[in-house]
Amino acid sequence: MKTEELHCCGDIHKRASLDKWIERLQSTKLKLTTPRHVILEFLHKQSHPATNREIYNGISNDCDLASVYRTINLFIKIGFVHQFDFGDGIARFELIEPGLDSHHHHIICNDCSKVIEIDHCFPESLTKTISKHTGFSRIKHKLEFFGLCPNCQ
Amino acid sequence: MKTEELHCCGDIHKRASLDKWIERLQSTKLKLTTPRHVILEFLHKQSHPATNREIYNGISNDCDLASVYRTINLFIKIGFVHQFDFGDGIARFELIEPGLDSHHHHIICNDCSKVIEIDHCFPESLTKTISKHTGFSRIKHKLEFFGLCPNCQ
DNA sequence: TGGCTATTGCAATACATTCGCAATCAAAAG
DNA sequence: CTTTTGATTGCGAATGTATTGCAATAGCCA
Ligand SMILES: [Mn+2]
Ligand SMILES: [Mn+2]
Ligand SMILES: [Zn+2]
Ligand SMILES: [Zn+2]
Repeated sequence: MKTEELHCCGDIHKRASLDKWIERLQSTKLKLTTPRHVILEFLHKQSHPATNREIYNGISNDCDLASVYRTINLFIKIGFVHQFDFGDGIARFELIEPGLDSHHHHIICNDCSKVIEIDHCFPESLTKTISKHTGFSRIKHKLEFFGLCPNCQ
Repeated sequence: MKTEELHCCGDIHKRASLDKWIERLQSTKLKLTTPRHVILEFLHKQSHPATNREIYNGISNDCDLASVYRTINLFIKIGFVHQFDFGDGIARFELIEPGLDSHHHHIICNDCSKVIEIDHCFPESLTKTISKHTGFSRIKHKLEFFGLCPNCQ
């Protein structure tokens, strides 16, 4: 019996190996430091977005909390990490494979905070309609779902 | 020439009169205090979500900032106000007419922060699909759009 | 290996939001 | 109208997340 049996969208988080991510980091001008290495390693293991404090707790002694914040902000800037907002005022972060196919959303249980990845997305056609109606271009969206998970209903 | 010419979704914010809102407040056990009155009045005038500080600045001298926070939280609890998140870590609030027809979203310009109301919503059928796939019930969504407004492209 | 510079640790800071508590006031009772 | 009373307020302090200044440190390259 696999521990993955509860996963619902296994393909979403298909990721390159950790080594691949480290290569990617080294292919920039940025230094491969211990904080960057351990944070990359930590994020690579996660299956859901993690807060800066969760990251810090998961790697403790290897890096200061302020450096977790700085490193995550850096990873966002170079496109390694996406930020998600689950409505509690605490930012959450996920390592995201380059390319649009890994864009996805989440559903969060209002009771127990269980998170499941969702591969359904806001329809492209509706986005085009919104673009026509508003005149906005380069439209992106932030979308998360909330409800009661099977265990909490 | 009307000043409303730039509005794109005029129907979304059709609202009861301020007096109606005050009646609604009085029909609860809650006291009609000056802070509650002026905040209701301020929110009633707005066409976009406002931050607690914007509310405070818009009514200054009539109410303490802490009481703005408390009043807004109260209004959320009794269903008068909805909270929106534009991704900058500052909560925004809008007076929302009871009933599902006033549920809506926004598009925010990444450059100048211009906000336009959007009446398109995440499709109900897809929500049902997500419910089947995940087992979650009572699913709600948070959805906001971001892009470049006509003036900023 | 040594030097240059990016990066880090640490503490201080910024900022949104909440809380404790005494003073106040809206609403009900007399 | 006056009194009573508990909800509500103002004020300051506290909380929690996130950022920043700066001296010390440590990758990376010559
Ligand atoms: Mn995810
Ligand atoms: Mn709105
Ligand atoms: Zn999407
Ligand atoms: Zn919607």
